[in-house]
Amino acid sequence: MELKPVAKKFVLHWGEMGTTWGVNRTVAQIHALLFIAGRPMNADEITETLGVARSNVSMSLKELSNWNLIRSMPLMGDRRDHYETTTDVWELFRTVVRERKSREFDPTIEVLRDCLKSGDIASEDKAAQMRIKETLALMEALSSWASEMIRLEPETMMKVIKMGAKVQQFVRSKSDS
Amino acid sequence: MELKPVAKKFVLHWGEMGTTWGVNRTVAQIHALLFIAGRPMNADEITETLGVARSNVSMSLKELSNWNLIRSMPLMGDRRDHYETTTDVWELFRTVVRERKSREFDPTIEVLRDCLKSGDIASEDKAAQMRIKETLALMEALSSWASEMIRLEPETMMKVIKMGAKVQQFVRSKSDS
DNA sequence: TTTTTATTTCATTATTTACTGAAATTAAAG
DNA sequence: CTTTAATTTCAGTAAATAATGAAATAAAAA
Repeated sequence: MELKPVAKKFVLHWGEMGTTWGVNRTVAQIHALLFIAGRPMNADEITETLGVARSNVSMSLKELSNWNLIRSMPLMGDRRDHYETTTDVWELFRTVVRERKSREFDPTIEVLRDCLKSGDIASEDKAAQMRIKETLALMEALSSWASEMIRLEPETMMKVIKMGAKVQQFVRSKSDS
Repeated sequence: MELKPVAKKFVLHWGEMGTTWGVNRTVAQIHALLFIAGRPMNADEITETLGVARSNVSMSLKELSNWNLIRSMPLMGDRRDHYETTTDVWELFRTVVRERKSREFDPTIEVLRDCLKSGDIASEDKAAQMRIKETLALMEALSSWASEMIRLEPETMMKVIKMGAKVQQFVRSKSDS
């Protein structure tokens, strides 16, 4: 499939950003392609469109599965695997938050808990102990908060986001009562 | 400086996580070291403690400056540069959010705006155009929201986070009125 | 100023990560 | 079963990134 100019720009940019988002270029490009195409595509079609090796596509599709960003779709009269990603940006957002939380937060939360449980913690100076505790507390709070937020309906989540810092009124009214 | 067991574990772990957080091991280790030490350190001391090349420390300190994660501190009676990072996890959090937003969101927002302004956008199919619009809208919303949130006082922000999905009550009460 | 100390730069090397292509595997069709 | 198509694996290569060490620069002390 030959991409139209904007789609091409989108795919190439998504690919470049992939690196800062924690996946490699091909992985991000495939995701972008499936997202912009909005229909299931087979591996050969992806290969041809992106101009990368077939094996690279195979590995990248597996990586996208690990991220829960694609699912395989059987297509009537075609024995090849077809892959699609959600076209719902909210679902995409949720998935990315969930996955990044598990990669970027959970391992650290575990290590910090270990640190604090360890018999060696007492020999660290008080201020350092405190900082580890505070780091853990913040990460745990953010972690549960993210888990709760991604359970909200997109409609509701959008309202929360649009409201922005105005939530503080709610916070204040709650703590006053 | 010889690190105590927990501090060592903390520094090594932070270093490993650095990769998934978008900085390299040394950069993350130096940050962890300054955070756990809780006092200004000079480059030689950092070099010695971490066992890496002096030049690596120099480059990494510059990178940490680019992230606004350290500042240089003159110390009475010592002509060497001393560096410190905040020991306030909330300030750390804010900085990371601000910086990652500018690296991970802003460039994409710009490209998506370009895509939609481009004369070529009309030749894409309607559904694809829509998805680009929705992606941009979501990213813009998240971006402004993050900017607003990191302006809140730590106290307030913690309350908002602790409240979690309960904000939806506020959202509902607002849209009902 | 010259000397000493501190710091940075950058070419080189090492390490890690990404990608390719060929071979192996799996599985459907004949 | 045999053949053909689809997919995966993985050793080897390429590319990108990180780290080193020597040389250059900067800046304070003598």
